[in-house]
Amino acid sequence: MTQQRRIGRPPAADDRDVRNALVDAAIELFGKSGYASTSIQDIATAAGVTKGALYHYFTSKDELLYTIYAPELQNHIALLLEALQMEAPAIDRLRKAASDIVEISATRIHRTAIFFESLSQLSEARQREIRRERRRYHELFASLIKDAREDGSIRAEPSPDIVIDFFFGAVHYLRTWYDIKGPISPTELGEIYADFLIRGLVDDR
Amino acid sequence: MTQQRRIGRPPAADDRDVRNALVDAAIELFGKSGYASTSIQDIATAAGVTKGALYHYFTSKDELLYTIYAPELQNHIALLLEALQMEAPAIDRLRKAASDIVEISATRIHRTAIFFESLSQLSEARQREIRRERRRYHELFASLIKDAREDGSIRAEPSPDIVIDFFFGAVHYLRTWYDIKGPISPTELGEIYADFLIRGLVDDR
Amino acid sequence: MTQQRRIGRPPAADDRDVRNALVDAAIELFGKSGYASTSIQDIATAAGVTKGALYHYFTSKDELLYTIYAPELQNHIALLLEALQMEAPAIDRLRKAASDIVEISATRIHRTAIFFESLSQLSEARQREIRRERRRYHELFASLIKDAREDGSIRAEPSPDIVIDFFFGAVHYLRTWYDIKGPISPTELGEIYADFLIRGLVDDR
Amino acid sequence: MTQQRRIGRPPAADDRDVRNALVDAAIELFGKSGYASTSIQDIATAAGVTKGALYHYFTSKDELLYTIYAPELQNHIALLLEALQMEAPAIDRLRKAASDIVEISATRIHRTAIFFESLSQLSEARQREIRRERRRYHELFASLIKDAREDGSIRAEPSPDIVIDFFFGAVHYLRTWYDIKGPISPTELGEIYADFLIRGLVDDR
DNA sequence: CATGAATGAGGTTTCATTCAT
DNA sequence: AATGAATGAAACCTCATTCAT
Repeated sequence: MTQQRRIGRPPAADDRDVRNALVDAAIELFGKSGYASTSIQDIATAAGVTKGALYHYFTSKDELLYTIYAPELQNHIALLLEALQMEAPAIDRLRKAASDIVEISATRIHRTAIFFESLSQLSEARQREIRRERRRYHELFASLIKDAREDGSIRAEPSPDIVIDFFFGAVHYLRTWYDIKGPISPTELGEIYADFLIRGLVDDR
Repeated sequence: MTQQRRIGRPPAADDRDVRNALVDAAIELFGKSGYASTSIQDIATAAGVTKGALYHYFTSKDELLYTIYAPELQNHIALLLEALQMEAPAIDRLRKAASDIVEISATRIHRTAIFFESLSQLSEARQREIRRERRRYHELFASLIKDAREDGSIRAEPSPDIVIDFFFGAVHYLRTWYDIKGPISPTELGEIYADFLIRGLVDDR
Repeated sequence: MTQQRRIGRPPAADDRDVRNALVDAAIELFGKSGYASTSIQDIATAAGVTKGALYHYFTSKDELLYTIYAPELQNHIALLLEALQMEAPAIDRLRKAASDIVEISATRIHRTAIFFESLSQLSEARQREIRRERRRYHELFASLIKDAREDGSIRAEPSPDIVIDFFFGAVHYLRTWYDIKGPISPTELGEIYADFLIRGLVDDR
Repeated sequence: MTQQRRIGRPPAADDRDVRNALVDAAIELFGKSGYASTSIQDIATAAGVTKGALYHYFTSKDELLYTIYAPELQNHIALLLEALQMEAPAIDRLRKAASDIVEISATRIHRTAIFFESLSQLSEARQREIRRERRRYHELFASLIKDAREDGSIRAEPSPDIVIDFFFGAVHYLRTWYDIKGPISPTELGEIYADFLIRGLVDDR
């Protein structure tokens, strides 16, 4: 009943930052296989520690996801605000915002996958919080489109919502095919995608 | 009031359509929650039968997924072949192919979600088979783009692969926002998206 | 990823009622070691099945506890109501109620232990329900004491609440020492305890 | 504003009383929630230190329990010996012993809970030791009853063992309802309980 | 003296699957 | 054709304990 246990912290182990190793492993695995299909054990193993160590740093699988998720959204918002505040014609600001989000999404491909796929896995409370921020992002982006529309540089159709859903679908999809080691750099891809977006929006003749 | 007793096979009701009920339930649940997050029990309950019944019709969860998955891909290919064989300028065939895939994806939104998300859940053998077919679809679509390019109706850049990945990202993403009961019909959406694609491809000036 | 499993229901097994076996095992183990110290595995093993079987019958450990707990309280209340409705002087009804609860508690010693010890382990909702019923029991018992007091057969002190807590402490404690195979039968013990109670209550001289 | 840096030992504050803080926290938590349901982490947190600190003072959870448990039993025995050695009629010594144990149990309610509930959680060796001491307590108490019986001041039935189990059940149960901030002081309660005991024992006529 | 990292065992629960009926 | 019982693996998580610092 009161049995002696001879376990505990092992004599040493290498020093590297275990927390970071866990986050990195989680990003890769959640990104590649999805949240639901990745087990805590998978992550711990990939990070070279035991499950117990993971729970030393994160109180739940959900919290680990949130730790990855939340700053990503903040990055996107910060990047968008930068573009918004540029001194340039509306259409150029829009182009910048579009190429930036593609560039960062291609660069951080696993995080991008997690970002688009795993929202529903968060706790209700955290989902609400994230949705609020996502809506804010969406509205900021929509305002860019409206600005460009008002100065006549792009056409009036379709609605900003559809444009955004169209474009962000393409961004989201990067995770399925884009390879950073391939011939196209994230920056180039950003330009190609932004170009595609703008061409789709400008009035022909 | 002598009550009829029915032993053995339960009351009947829908009778033979248990299989269909199971497939419908699976489509909805896989589509909404994802394959990994949907349990066999969820599906059986939604279809109003027991797990045992499900295993009477399908040998595994994987097979149920495949049953949903495979014909969808065949539909897509058939639709694409139709567009390819149209008697019309390349650019019109391309436009048709694009609007068709959007229309069908918006109409069958849960299947679309499954189609894009659940490939990796199939058995290795089935994945290989599906990937082969998907590649075929991709190449057929690419050939449409090349045709339009050759007759000079669209510009030479970017590569067909990128165009396809861009566009199909947008299609895939429909599952996250499109509501068939909303103001835009699948057909209208098909036109909007196809228009966007073509505008992105035609040479400016 | 989609790995074949070769497990499931075993070829036969003996027919006896597994659900009852599980409940019996749980009663014994919860009663002897307490709810917190008894694992689901312990119960399943004692019942000769696997954990999975247990979860086929009960959705949680909490529900298993409740399944044991709730009817016990109902038994106690029914027994008490019987005594209350007897045609006899108040003091005799009180004596009967007291000896009955001792008798049943001694007979069902593990359930008694669970009854007194495990309330706090139930879910909040179930605790509220049980507490309401327990309070009802307490008040019915108190009314017996008041009746006897009003006809002058017992003294006015101490308050019924204290008397009840005093006496039920003794009942509760049976689980720590009473052995049904020992020299004292539950019925005899009921008489001894009831006698003790009544003597403590009657006016001296 | 050169800020003092304190490396190593934290700021001090209570300083040496960490051990006491741990014991106090453990008493409260074991008493309220039970040994099995209280974690080492709970105790450390309640005491405002880390688990490591706890293990600095106690080699195991079991030892912490024993540290609380053992002196309590010694207190009880000491108190009982005092009553035994009083110069007074046997029945008065019995009454004193009874009211004393009630008073101390009501005063130290969490310890009382631990005392009666957690014996089985100790290691085998310690259980043996405690059981020996408990038996000694029991026999001393029984001798008091026998003394009173021999001088004819109480009746011959029931056996001292049953009387003790009856009475100590009531004492044990205090933990479930007694509130030291309520209207009854421990001393008053001691008198009420002792009175109840003696009344139950004296010969009627 | 005390912390914080880490462990391995074991806890509750879920789940795809099997099979007698 | 369909049920319901049962399985074993694996999921998430808790926890007492150890040890370098």
